[in-house]
Amino acid sequence: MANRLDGFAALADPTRRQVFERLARRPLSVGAIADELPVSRPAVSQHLRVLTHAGLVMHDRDGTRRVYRIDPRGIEAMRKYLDKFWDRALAAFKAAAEKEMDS
Amino acid sequence: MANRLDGFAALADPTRRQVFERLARRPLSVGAIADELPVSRPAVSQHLRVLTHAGLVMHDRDGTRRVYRIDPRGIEAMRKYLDKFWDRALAAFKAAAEKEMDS
DNA sequence: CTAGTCCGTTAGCTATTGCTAACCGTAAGT
DNA sequence: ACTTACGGTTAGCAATAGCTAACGGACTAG
Repeated sequence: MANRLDGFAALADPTRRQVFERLARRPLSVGAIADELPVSRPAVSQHLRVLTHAGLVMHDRDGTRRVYRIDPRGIEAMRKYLDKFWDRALAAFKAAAEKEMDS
Repeated sequence: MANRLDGFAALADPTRRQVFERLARRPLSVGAIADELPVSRPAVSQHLRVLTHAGLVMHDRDGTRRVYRIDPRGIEAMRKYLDKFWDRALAAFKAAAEKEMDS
């Protein structure tokens, strides 16, 4: 599944984020998602491919249908990435605040 | 600064992520970043514009130079977004696991 | 076996993106 | 005032992304 940071690119597109948020509520098939959004079924399929590649989504087979649901692993990878900089950012912010005191 | 979810688009580009990670280590000027990366100064400037628009980066003026540093607010917005789905994803995962027991 | 569903894949177009090159504005040093 | 250094802005180009339309494959029902 390539790089785990592909999640940012995956969630960058608004339509793809809509797909992701729909799946967060409940597992859905491709056609069901396409019905709720103003995009065609092939478009949804392609978005799901990107989300899957980023580790944000999984699917189970139900006959000829594919029921997609969220994969927690992708979210965790992105959370860890942001958390890594979260501490640094706060520390730097604190340092900048102290530097501001030298007036 | 438009939508706070622009952070995902901002961190989607690998080069822009490099800029962001450089700034996470220490505040830097535009030229300093361009020296460390295989891109020109205007390119860095444009990336910084996007990062600023996403609320991920700030800058202070030092004469004609601009010293950029990380803005924690943008990171926090993205963290909150992911956390919102993190709980749902785990709950769904747990439900799927229980459903798996019916065999 | 045939028809109907559901989904993935490809081809092709349009819009967007990231880049460099060239130019302009601004602040500090002499 | 002149020069130098540092950045932002614009124009233009090549690459990429997202979309629809058309086709093909796989499973189910009758």
